Amino acid sequence: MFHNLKMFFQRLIPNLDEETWQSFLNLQQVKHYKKGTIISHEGRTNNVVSFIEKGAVMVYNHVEDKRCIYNFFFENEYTGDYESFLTRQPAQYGIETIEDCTLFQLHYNGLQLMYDKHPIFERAGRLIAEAQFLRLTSRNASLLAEKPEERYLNLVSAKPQVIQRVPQYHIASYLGITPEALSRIRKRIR
Amino acid sequence: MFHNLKMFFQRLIPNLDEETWQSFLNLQQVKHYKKGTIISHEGRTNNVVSFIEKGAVMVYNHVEDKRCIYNFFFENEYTGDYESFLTRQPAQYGIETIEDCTLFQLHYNGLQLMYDKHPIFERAGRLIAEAQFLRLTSRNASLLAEKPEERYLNLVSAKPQVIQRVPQYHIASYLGITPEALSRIRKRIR
DNA sequence: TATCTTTCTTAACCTCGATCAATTATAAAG
DNA sequence: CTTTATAATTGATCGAGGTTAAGAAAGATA
Repeated sequence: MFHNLKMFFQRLIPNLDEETWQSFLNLQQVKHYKKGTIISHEGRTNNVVSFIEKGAVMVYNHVEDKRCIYNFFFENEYTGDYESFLTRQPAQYGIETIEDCTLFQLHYNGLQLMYDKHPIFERAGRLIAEAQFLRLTSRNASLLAEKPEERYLNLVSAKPQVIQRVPQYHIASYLGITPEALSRIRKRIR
Repeated sequence: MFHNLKMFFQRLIPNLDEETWQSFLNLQQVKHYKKGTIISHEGRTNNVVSFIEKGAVMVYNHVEDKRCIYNFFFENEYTGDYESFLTRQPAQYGIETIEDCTLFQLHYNGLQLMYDKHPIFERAGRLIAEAQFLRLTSRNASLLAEKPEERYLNLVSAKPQVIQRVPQYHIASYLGITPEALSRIRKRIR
C-alpha cells in the first residue's frame, strides 16, 4: 500500500528507522478523488499536503476571473498549496485533479508533531523544501529567459507526460500564453 | 560585529543556545568586496552562502551571450547560488556585487557539520529553504501572470530599494524586458 | 448512432515589446 | 573642468502573441 511513499522517504533519509516510519504511517489519510475535483481551494487555509499515489493534479489560481496554471503533479510527487501550508494563510492557489487520484494526505499538525518528535524528519522536510526550491528555480529561469516557443519545446522533451496527459489549453496557460497561441506554435514547428 | 546575523537566526530558532551559536560563529568568514566584483562564478561549483552585512548583489546568468538578472539581494539577506550549493553541481548563476559589500560567508562543509552536530540548525535550514521557496513562488506568479508594466509597478511598491539602488537596465533584465521597453513603460505611466 | 459539449484550430486585426540606430543625460576618470 | 565611458531616452520598423469570432475535431452522453 505505502510502497511508493516509503521509497520516496528512504531516498531522502536512508537511516529512517521502522518505529519512526510507523508513527508517520499513522498520520496518513488515504483519499480517492474523481477527475475534476478541487482538492484545495483558493482562499481557504490549506492544512494538508498530499502524496500522489496515482493520478495527476494541477495547481492554479484566478486573477480577475482569468485562470492561470502554475504546475502539474503526477505519481510519486508531493502536492499541496505548500505556501499556505507553511504560512498558515489563506491559499492563493487551488488544486484540481485532472485524472482520478489516490492520495496520501498528511495534516499540518501531524507533520509538526513529526518534526518535534523525530528530528530526522526535519531533514526530510528540509530536503523537500530544497527540492521544491530547485524546481521553482528552473521554472523561473524558463519564464524569465525563454520565449513561449522555447518553453513549449523544452516542456515536450523534459516532461513528455505533461503533453500526453494534460489538455492543451491548460498547457498553454502553464506556458503563459493563450490556447490560440499554443496552437499556432505547434503549427509553426511541424 | 555579528549582531544582524544573530537577529536573523534568533527569529528562525529562538531557542538557539549560546554554545551552538559560538560554534556557528567559528565557521563565519568575513569578506569585503568592491562594487562590481563577481563573488560567485557561472560554471564553478559554489561552496559558500553569504550573509549580506552591508551592500547589495545581483544574481544573473548568461544564455548565449545575453545576460539575465534573476534577483537582487540586500542587507540582512542570505545570498549564494543556492542551487549549486545544494546540488554540488556547477553553478548556472553568477553573483556580482552592485555596491561595496561586507559578507559573512559560510562553507558547505561547515554547514553540513552544523546540521549533523546541532539538529536545531536543520530547522533553521528548513525554514530558510522554505522562505526561499516562498520568495520564488511569488516571483513565479509575477512572471507568469503579470504583464511587464504590472511587474514594474508592483516592484516599485514592493521593493522600492531596488528602484533606488539598482541601475535601470538591470531592473529591465530582472523584469524580463529590454532597457528600451522599461524606459517606455516609465514614460507611459508618468 | 446521433446529439451535445468540450477542446482545438484557423483567420483577421491590434497591441506591446524587440530590434536597430541615433541622441541625450549621467557618471567616472584624467 | 574637460574628456570619456556608461546609462537612459526616443524614434521607426517588425513580429509574436492577444483578442474576437467562427468553424472543425474530438469526447462524452444519451
